[in-house]
Amino acid sequence: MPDRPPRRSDATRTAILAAARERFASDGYERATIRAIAKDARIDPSMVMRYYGSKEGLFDAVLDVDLRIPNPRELQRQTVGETLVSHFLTLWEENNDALTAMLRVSVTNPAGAERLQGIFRDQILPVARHVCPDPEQAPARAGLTASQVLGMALTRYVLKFPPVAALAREEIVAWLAPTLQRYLTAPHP
Amino acid sequence: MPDRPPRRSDATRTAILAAARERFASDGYERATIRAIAKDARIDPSMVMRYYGSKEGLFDAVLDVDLRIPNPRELQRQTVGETLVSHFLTLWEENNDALTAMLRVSVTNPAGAERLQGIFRDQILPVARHVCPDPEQAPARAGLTASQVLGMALTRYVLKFPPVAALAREEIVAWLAPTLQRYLTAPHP
DNA sequence: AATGTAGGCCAACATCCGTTGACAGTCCAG
DNA sequence: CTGGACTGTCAACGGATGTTGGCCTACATT
Repeated sequence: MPDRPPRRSDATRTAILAAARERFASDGYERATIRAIAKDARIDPSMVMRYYGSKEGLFDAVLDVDLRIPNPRELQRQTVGETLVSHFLTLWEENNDALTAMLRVSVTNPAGAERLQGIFRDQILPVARHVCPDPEQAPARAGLTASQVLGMALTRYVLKFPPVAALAREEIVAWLAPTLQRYLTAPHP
Repeated sequence: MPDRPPRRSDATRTAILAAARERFASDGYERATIRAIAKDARIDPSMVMRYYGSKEGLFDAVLDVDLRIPNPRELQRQTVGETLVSHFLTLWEENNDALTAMLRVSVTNPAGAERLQGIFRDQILPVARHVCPDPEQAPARAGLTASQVLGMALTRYVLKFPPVAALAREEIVAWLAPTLQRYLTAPHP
């Protein structure tokens, strides 16, 4: 896309987006009202409509994060588990609000669910195809991997179970890496 | 509680409850409107209020499921992983709508999240305390276990990722049992 | 048969939501 | 200096939602 000239309203745009990220992340799609977001951003609700078209357009803008999918070719088959856990933890810490919002909304909104499914189809499935023994098992193995990764995200960042939220990053890597390694590369039990 | 005499309205009550379970499970708390639930049950919205007091009261009634927590004393330390996976799969299959509703709502509604947290505190934590090597590590180990169990429930029953939803029950047990076994009993990595 | 009570429906209320359009100030190009 | 585009506010609309109270009917008890 072409570089757009800087506009006088850019500050307002980003203020809206920041407020929307927080509201969607903490309240979910339905409870995050445009009026509340506008109040947080200290502007009128109608501005949200002008700049993002609709509530759904605003939500789309919130979800527009760069996932920096790791290139499967660069993965070592021996360390794929650790690499994946580490990648996703970093990703989540850097885009906490946006990803929490996506997970929170996906659980209620079918469109969000499809989006999340697309992400994992594009992220984990290629990795599974590249490292797992039998290509036919790749979808199942990718699914198991997703279940553990999303389960960690759910309990740590959304539900905030105290013992899980309190875990140090290295501890999570140490515990989950062998799990993902087994799901992706161990022989079918 | 004392046995209440059967009432002429019992059929209506259960019809409302059944419709509510389905709606809450498939739409979440906000989108499951009392009007829609009443329409499914073929009665007037005001009846819901009469019998369950409010939308929240109705939701509470939906969540009132018997979890049949396994007695930690009867668990074999060697097979606790398999026992747990099997228990939760059965539980979820028998109360699919109610548990899906709880998970779906917990992600948006703080009260639901607390309820879910309470369940895992009462279900998994005692088990962890009983089987894990160092009692101090019990909360963290229980949390990791919860992350995998809830992650499976999320991807299989809520998001319905095709490869995960297609897995056979025995396959899930075979894949997850070693994971839980390690989270609960293996030495700290 | 008379009467009280519980079951059920209907219409309405108050509130909140996303969204729209008219209007006023501000900046910049000509 | 002037016109037009941009930024922002205000008030309102149409619709949906949870909830309430009044009213009619049917049953059970006396």
